[in-house]
Amino acid sequence: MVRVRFAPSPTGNLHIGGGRTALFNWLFSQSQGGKFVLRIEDTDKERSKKEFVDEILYSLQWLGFNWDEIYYQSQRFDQYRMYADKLLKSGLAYIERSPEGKEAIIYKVPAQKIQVNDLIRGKIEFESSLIKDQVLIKSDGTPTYNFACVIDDAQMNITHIIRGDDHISNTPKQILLYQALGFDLPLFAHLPLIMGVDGGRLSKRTGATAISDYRKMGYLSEALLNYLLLLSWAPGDNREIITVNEAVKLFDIKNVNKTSATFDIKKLDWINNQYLKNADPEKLADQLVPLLEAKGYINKDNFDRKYLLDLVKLFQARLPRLNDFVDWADFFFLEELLMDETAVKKYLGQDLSKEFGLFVQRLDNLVDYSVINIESSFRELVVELGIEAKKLIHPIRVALTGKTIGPGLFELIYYLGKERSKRRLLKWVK
RNA sequence: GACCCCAUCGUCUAGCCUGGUCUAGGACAAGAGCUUUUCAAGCUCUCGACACGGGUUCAAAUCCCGUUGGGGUCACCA
Repeated sequence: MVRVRFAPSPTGNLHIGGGRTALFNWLFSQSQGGKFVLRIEDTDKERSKKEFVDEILYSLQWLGFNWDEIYYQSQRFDQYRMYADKLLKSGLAYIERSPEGKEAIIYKVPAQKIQVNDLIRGKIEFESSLIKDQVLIKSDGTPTYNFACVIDDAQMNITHIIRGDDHISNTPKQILLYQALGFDLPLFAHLPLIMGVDGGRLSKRTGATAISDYRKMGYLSEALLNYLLLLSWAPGDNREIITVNEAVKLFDIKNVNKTSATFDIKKLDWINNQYLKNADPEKLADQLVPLLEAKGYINKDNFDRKYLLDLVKLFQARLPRLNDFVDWADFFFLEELLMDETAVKKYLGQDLSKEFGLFVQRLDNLVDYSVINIESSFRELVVELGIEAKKLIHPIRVALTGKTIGPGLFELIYYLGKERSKRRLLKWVK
């Protein structure tokens, strides 16, 4: 039975790298019909925070990873102590007293060659004489990372340890402990790291790092997962859009790349748009409601949901991030438009009183106010005036929305409604 | 610095294991154009890479060695 674990430390939010590690662990466990164990590594009492635990759990759920078991290292201190004593008794560890009289338990590292057979990288060799003696239990009584990690992985019967590249150098230290304690060795797989655009580690300097930041920016979890998937693995048939569930069927850990990848938000935007255009408008509307309410655009207890759904459908194919809807569609909610000044200068600098006036008249005369009728009445007007359609379309768009870009004009006029459209156009009629 | 990992377009990658089908394929980005209406959507096209040097071989992006470059780790942090 395959058992993997994801072991975050609650000293911060779940970040992109952590989410990616969780993804590959989850993917592997699903593809093998195994179990996905979550272990909270909260041995550092100073830095570990309950709020981070909550945040991590929430983000994992948002990504869609459900764990089969969950453990907290802070509740297992007796285990670490017990095994440390065992090593002490067998003479493989010794006690070191600090000047203040506090005792730490140290593992005496034997000189030997250590070989790791990494599932992704192949053989990696280390010389343990280069590793200094390892602290097992710190003088404050808490276990060190490598020690707690080994005991937990062994006791929780973890079969495959899938983690970031940055742990490669911990691996020989841990293997030594497995041997000292007589535990069976798990299999290791080290994932390449995700880098920031500056080539270094992904940091806040080079962009958002927390999974929750991406959620708040309006990325769909499916899109983020799809992107993360592509960062070190490929389905192999030039496919870019693939859900995690489809990936489960094709996934083989041997095909994971060895090279570190740069996080490119432009591609994430593109993938997000791909998902957005096929997303259920109902779900998008649900996510939009709190954002629109925060802007004061709607009252969540009293708004026209059917209308919002229409607007979502109008925009969803062109949004890179769901949250862009709030700004891009603001003119549907604002009475006082936010005008793009350069657009006003460019398209409304001339007097269009006659043209706008005539169009308002035509809109007014429409008995059936439909997209088709709006368009044909506009086309007729343009022919009558003997001008190019676009000479009038752009100014009208700016007058109605304050912007030069957006959905098709006639749909805009339809969804804006006759009265609002007339009012906005009349503002420019002298 | 020591140890370890890595090396295909600007970015993500396919190909590498099992050398020839690779004048290296796709996607994002960028640039150009099309779309009797914008673009941030759609369509078309263009630009653009096997880090370098040695080997092995009839043949190397693919195998081996070295160099260079990048990254990671060297805590009583995880």
